[in-house]
Amino acid sequence: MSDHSLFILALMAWKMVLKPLTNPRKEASQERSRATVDALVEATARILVREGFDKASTNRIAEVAGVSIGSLYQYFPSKEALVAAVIDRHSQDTMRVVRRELAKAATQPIEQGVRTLVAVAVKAHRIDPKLHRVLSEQIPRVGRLEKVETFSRENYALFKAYLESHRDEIRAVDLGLAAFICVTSIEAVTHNAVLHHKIVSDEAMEALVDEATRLVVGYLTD
Amino acid sequence: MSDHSLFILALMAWKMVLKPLTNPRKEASQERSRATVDALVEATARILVREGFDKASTNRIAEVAGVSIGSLYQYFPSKEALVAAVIDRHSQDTMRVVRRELAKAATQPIEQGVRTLVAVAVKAHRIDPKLHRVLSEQIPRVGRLEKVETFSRENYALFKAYLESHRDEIRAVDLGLAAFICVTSIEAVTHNAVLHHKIVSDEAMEALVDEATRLVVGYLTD
Amino acid sequence: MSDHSLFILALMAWKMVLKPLTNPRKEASQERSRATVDALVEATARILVREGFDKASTNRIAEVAGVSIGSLYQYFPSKEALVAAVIDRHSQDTMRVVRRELAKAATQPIEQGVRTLVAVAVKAHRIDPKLHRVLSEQIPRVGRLEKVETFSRENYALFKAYLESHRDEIRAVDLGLAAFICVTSIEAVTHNAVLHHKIVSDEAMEALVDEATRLVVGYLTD
Amino acid sequence: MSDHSLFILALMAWKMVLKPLTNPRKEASQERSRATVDALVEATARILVREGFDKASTNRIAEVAGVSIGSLYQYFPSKEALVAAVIDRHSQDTMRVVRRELAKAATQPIEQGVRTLVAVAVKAHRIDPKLHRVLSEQIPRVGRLEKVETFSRENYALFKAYLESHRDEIRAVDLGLAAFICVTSIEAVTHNAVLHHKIVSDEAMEALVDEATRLVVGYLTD
DNA sequence: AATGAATGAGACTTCATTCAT
DNA sequence: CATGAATGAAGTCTCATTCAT
Repeated sequence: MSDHSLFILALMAWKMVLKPLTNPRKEASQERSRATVDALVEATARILVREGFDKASTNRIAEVAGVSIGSLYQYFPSKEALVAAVIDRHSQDTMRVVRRELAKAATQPIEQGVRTLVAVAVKAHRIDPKLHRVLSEQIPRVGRLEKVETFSRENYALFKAYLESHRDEIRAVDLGLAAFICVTSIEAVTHNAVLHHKIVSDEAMEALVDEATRLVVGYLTD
Repeated sequence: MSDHSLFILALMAWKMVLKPLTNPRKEASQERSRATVDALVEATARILVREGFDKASTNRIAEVAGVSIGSLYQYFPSKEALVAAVIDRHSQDTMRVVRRELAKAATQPIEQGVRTLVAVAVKAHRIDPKLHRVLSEQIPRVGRLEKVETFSRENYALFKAYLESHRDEIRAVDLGLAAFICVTSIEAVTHNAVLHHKIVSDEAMEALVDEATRLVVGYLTD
Repeated sequence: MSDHSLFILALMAWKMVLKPLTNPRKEASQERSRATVDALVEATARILVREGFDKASTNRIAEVAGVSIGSLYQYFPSKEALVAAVIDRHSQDTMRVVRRELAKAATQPIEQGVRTLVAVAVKAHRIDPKLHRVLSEQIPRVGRLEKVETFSRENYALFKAYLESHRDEIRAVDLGLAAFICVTSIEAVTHNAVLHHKIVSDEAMEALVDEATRLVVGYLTD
Repeated sequence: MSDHSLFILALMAWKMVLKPLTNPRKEASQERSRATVDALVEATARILVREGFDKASTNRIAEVAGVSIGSLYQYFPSKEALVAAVIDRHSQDTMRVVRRELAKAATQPIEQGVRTLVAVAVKAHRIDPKLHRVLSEQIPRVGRLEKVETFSRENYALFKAYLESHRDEIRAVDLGLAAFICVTSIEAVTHNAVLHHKIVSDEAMEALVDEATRLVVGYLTD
């Protein structure tokens, strides 16, 4: 799946099972530690967004976080682990939004349900578009692609489950293949619309949601 | 538009107006230098595919090309220029295939025409999938995004032109928006199918083409 | 003005406002870093004197300083910044000598005053003649010429001020022009005598001071 | 003596006895060769003046000269040799002017003679001030300092000879020391005036010549 | 725990010079 | 003789990471 179907459309929370090497070193039990960790992750995200990946050196991150480089390595064993933490945090944020909105789709009929899914996809991409973009561009570099693939495989599964429970409303089709087609299309359309075409006006967005919904519903129902 | 609608669906040749910084330094006039340049571009592509962007240092490239580092800089002013050359070469290869196949779509009815377009998109992605993937992942870092955006804007325009000349066959719809939806979907589906899901079997591919065609045709014709 | 009227005859302290590019990167707060900075500047000076400007590569400087190349760049953003630091240090040393000796000239009559000035010029050139020579030869390359010009303009001004307060002792003459003639001559004579002709014996030096004084006094008083 | 008493005040032509390594490789017997050599020397001088020493790479010189790098090395064994050739050419040019004007000084009385010498010094510095400046700044780098020292030692000797033949007009003084004082002063004053203070107006220059003459004559005659 | 000085592998790049054609 | 492709030592500088205090 593509680098940008990240974090999208998930119906359930999931816990990233981080690799040891990218695992925060300590649970940040104490208040102070917690603040330090937050500052570091926040600094990383800010630099990523404002100055780009290449400027995000560990020394610069520590500086922006107002923390010594030594402390940075106290909490994160590598630069990768920091970026991973940013990815995780962004995922959490996305999840929070997605979870809140998506439960209802399950009970909606196809037309309504797909519209809800598309709308959530748009909303998810709008949480922090710049960060989302940087992350989606840099993830291959940070070597967390497997995670993301696992994640999006889940997306397909979830969408497929949705289709299964609405099978009577749709035409005969291989549900796995259909899920792939639909998820990929929704993801790509919303991703491009939000991140590259910078559609901001609400009418434009509504039109887009309309069209994307039509695309998917038309495909599923013939 | 997305990093992977690269190189796709273009009907016309276009001349890349390279930025000075990524412009080859001199034309390789003699045969020997031509061979050197080729070896460098080839080595860059190989390393990109086999070892990844971060391993593609100029020293390594020169080494793999069997050329001195000095020669590398005789022809390419920077590492980015080399990657740009690889992109260009890959584009040329893609173009050659696309151009050869695409003229016929223009005269075909919607159903046939869209199928042709989808099939070409698949074919284009299959030229050198690994390279295509690396390039699409790394292009933001090589600073050639504008080029690619220009290019894909052309894609939309071309598809829109196709729709215009077949307007009587499709439902009433904003053709610009429709082109965006269709091109994005076709691109994403073929890109993901070829590059991430590694669908190789011909039947699977045919099924995919069927479905993608249905997705787009259903959308356009209601 | 010439490359060798450096550091001479100044009566006031001045604060070098360094260009960013030649500005030390951070203040060495801890004792250890202070030692590192000192070692680097000292190593630069030694190499400049013993091996010449072209041998003063950053790697060599770090090696001689017994410090890693990384530490060098922690404190100095470029090779030029190092040379600039050497210039500054040499300036400080010179200033310390000059200031200590020069106040008295102000109250002395022309004959005495000029002799004092000449003697100080000689003394200043003798602090570290080899280093002075290398620096005066290499300054155009370090891009600090403007500084030096500003500095020597001050020299002229100071000498001119001296002349003004002794105007009754000298003949009618454009004081600006006279200052230029005198300062340039004193500087050149002492510079050449010390740096190129290697006059070491005290008698020879005394004779030189006598003659230089005679040259200037004769010129000023007719 | 200083780096800027170059080429000045010489009363006789002298032939630079070049070191083998900086000796033109062939006598350029043929017309074509002669043109090539000239083009190379001219290109070197132009780049030195217009772009600075650091831009004067052999490849760039060859390019500007419209000659292949191979041909450059056919005629000049090293970059040094090229710069040396520029120095020589500039010396020749200077000599031509100096010789033409200086014979008459020999027969003139002190006052007149010194004025002539000063005027010639000015004239010599004005032949190609920018080139003169670059050369005087870069000579330490090219390692031809010995030549220049030899040369200026000759200057002192010549001036001393002049003083000897006019001993009855001047006060009792060590002629060697006096020559040093006078030559150094004249050289420095004219060098600085022309190269750094950019005195261009003829009146200003005349005033300067007046003052320099007064400086030297006053010193010699008491 | 925190600090920040120190490290050094390794990246990019230039340029004087050689040599096959 | 001329050409210009090729060479590679050497230089500048960055940045993830370690470790003594």
